[in-house]
Amino acid sequence: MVDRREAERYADWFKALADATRIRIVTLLARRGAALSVGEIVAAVDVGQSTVSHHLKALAEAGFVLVEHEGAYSRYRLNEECVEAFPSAADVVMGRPAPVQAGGHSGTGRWGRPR
Amino acid sequence: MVDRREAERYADWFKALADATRIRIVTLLARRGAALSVGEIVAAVDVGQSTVSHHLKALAEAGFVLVEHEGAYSRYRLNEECVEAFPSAADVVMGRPAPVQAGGHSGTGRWGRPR
DNA sequence: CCTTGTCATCGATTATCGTCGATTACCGAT
DNA sequence: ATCGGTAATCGACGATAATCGATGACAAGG
Repeated sequence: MVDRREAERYADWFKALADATRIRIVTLLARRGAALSVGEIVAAVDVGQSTVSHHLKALAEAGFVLVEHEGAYSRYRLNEECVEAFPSAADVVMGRPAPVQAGGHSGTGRWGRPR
Repeated sequence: MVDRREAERYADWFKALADATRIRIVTLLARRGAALSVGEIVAAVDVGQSTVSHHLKALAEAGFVLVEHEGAYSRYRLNEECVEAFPSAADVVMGRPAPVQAGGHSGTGRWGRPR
């Protein structure tokens, strides 16, 4: 079995996606393949601006999205590292060996530092 | 982007694993590769029996584990269908096409009916 | 400087969730 | 029928989280 600390790391990642609005935000960013402003995201999901900002902060802390500030705008985009790493985490939880990624820097990094 | 209903389905699956104790239970069942009684699981995690029972119910409703009642015992085991299906769900959320499983019955089934 | 637009933060509300202890239900054996 | 072991349910408590509205912070233009 996985120890307590590692289990909490996985739980934090799944917790960040344990909400329909967050799932929609992540898939939106994934399918656009580009950085989107908060306003564009608000227009795509059916919750208020402050709520979207709250979710984006949580997703950023979990490492799923990256921010860049351009003038008055904040552009969020999917962290490409987690596109491979997150399904691999799902593999590990399901008892499957995490597949070694081809050219990747495997090992310590996970995909950016949570928290 | 994924629609509201589909996002809630994914969120339900991730929600079931958004807890360290649940992660530990699932990885325990995965690595043992066999059905375990509630007592054995309680002995492996550091929470009470009623809490474990509560978690097992949630995991069963999400489709991650299966139950079989043998006399006074209840044996829980990992639902093998979700070993492939869950990481595929992670792929979809990350914008990657879900890999077609080799000999599998792909299509409608998901992996057992949630709820 | 003032206004407009963009986003983050704050406070409050409401709902959900993890955990526990106690109780209940069920099985098997004495 | 009673008893000991196993597991599910119940009720309560505290913590966490999603959402909203309002406010605050900051940039760009007039």
